[in-house]
Amino acid sequence: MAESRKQLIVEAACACFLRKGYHQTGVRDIAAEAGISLGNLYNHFSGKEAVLAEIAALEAGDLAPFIAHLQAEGDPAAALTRFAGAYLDFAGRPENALMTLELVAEAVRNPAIAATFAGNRQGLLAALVGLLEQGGDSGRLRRCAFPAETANVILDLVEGQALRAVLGEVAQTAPARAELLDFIAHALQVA
Amino acid sequence: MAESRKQLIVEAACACFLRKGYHQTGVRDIAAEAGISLGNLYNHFSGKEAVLAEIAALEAGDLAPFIAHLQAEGDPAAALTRFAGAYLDFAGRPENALMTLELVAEAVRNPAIAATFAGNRQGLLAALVGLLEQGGDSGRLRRCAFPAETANVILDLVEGQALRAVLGEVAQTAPARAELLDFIAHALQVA
Amino acid sequence: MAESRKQLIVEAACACFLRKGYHQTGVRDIAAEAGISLGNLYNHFSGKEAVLAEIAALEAGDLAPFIAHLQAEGDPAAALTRFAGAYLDFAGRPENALMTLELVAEAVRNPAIAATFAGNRQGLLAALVGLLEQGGDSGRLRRCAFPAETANVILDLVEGQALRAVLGEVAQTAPARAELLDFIAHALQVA
Amino acid sequence: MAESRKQLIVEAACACFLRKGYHQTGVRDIAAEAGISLGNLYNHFSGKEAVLAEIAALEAGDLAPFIAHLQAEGDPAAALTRFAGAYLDFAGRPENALMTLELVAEAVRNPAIAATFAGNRQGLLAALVGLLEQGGDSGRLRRCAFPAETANVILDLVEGQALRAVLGEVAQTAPARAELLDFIAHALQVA
DNA sequence: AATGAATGAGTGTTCATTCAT
DNA sequence: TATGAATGAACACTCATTCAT
Repeated sequence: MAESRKQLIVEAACACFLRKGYHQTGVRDIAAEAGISLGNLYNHFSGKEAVLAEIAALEAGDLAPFIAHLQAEGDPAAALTRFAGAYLDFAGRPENALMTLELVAEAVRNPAIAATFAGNRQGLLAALVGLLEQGGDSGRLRRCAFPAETANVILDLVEGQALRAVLGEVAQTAPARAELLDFIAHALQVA
Repeated sequence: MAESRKQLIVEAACACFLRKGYHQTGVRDIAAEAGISLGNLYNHFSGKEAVLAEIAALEAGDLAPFIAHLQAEGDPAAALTRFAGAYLDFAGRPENALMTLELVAEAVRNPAIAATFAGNRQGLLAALVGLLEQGGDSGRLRRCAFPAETANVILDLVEGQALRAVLGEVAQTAPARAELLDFIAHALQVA
Repeated sequence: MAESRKQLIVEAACACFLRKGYHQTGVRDIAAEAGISLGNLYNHFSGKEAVLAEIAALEAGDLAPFIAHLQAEGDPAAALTRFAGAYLDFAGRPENALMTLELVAEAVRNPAIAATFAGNRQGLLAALVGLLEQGGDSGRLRRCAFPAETANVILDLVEGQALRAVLGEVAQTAPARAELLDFIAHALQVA
Repeated sequence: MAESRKQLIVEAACACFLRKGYHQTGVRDIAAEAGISLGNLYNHFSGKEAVLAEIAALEAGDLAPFIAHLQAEGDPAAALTRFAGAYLDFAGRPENALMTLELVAEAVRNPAIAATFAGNRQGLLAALVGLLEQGGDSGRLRRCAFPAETANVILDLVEGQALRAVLGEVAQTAPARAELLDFIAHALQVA
């Protein structure tokens, strides 16, 4: 019940933030979108910022499947390509790409958001590092000197293309997607 | 003279935007930082958004040296690595990384900013594509199916790490930098 | 039971009003201080104003002992000095001085509070007038032309110094107290 | 010019504070009363509190004549009575009595107001102490052990009656006034 | 080119109170 | 009696922009 109320507000806020941006969205916009009164919003959240923080926190749940994916058995190289493709699909959905951008921009000056955001990414990163190391150990992937940084680089690649796709800088998605996966594969393949 | 006034305002605005963010900065803040009166700012810019647009436009100038760099003669593989390193240095400076983030976030809902921003990147991209094709032709770099996308991917990589460095997600910069350049080198080296 | 609930709320309200002032105190503050729910407060009082009215009404009880004191037998001059001292002790307690100030300020625009407040004072005043007249009749005190006004003046004196003591405008209390009692004694002594 | 704008706002604020009380007055009320826009008020004052602070500061000017009065030559006893009467006339004007009450109530929790208020009173107090000491030296007034406290007591008396007159607790003003002056005279006359 | 007073819509937030449970 | 979600008007204050000087 109470949970559903918060969820309702969070979903309304997401819609608003995506449509107008965090700073351009008023608390009134969120309340109206949620169909509740302005004052009532404050019975569920301490303020506008708390709503954004909740959104950031909820991202962790969305990332969990990918982490599970990365930890599954199988050929590391194939797993890496599969992950990159799946994560690209996820991150490339406009609502995800734009909300991530909104959160990163806010994280710059909001330590709470930054911490939540970093925490979310950390889980994904750790799983990816695990895969890279396993791949290096088994000789199926090039051994990286700094797997942690390589993992970050892979996420950057995927998220970067995802964002560009949404911003309209990438015309045809299919070739771009193929090129990206190819790039990663070549970068990590054994010589 | 008039130009120097505009420049003064632009610099003040940059300082404000970096310190507080675009939306959190008031026109009053910019005028105060520039040491001019509020009303006078409107004699030089049509409004707050025009100041940001000018900042976006001025970025083109900063990118020109890198374009020249990319077009210079020499071994494409070495040129690519050199470019990546130099561009990482540039993009990794806090003022550049944060301003780029600010501009990207604004570009999402501001077509004028988006167009300027895309134009700036296009120059860099074209030069990078030229290098990739030249490398492919000469057999010094792996031939990519879609060089345009590969070029984008390289810029994403560099800019992504640059941003992470500023956000504090990258502890030691030197190994991260090495890993990044290595990643690019492996991704594009001939098999 | 019900009475104790009201009392609990009144005490919580007093604490809040003294700490933050009447207008700066929210009904939520009172409920929280009382440890009850917001809605439940309205089962016991019709609103915030009614709580203040109750506080004003309860002041009458605090004043009763002084009235009794004034009506006791004995030398009027000594009784007057004794009363002034005792009343100064009472009125000088921070909670009393500040609550009186809060009530007076509110009484200006709230007839109900004004009436209650005046009623409380009236009892004290009448007793004091009785003492002055008795003192005048017996020749132990100077006969005043308008004992009612003189009584008011005496109360003003005591309450004024009490308030000043709380506001920190009176450094040492003991000499101030002596001076005040002396002042009253001289003003009313037979020539 | 600018001064007249501030003055206009101060006068509007006075009218509002007297009519509705400080906390019940909104900044919009003040702006409307002054006939200016809401935002413009903030070009002249940093906020609502600053307006009240200015009002408190301006009180000093109103008190100056009384200080001059007290420092004039002549019989101390007569001067004292004359001062008390004149100050009673001043303090008894509704706008003065009510604004003083408003300021005292606010001073309890606002150190800035408290300091200004105390400063204003200090000037009056010092002059009054001077008169009492001069009266004591010349044998025209009873010598007080603590003239500073006696001076406070006299001001309390006058201000107390002034406030009561405004609150309607004093029916006929003339006898009350006479009684008050008589009270002071007796309290300080030589035995 | 320069000033800063002027505007009023807009901001996030708190308010006293009601009401279904 | 008790709860706390719900309401929307009210709050002090900031905003980008205009304009007379």
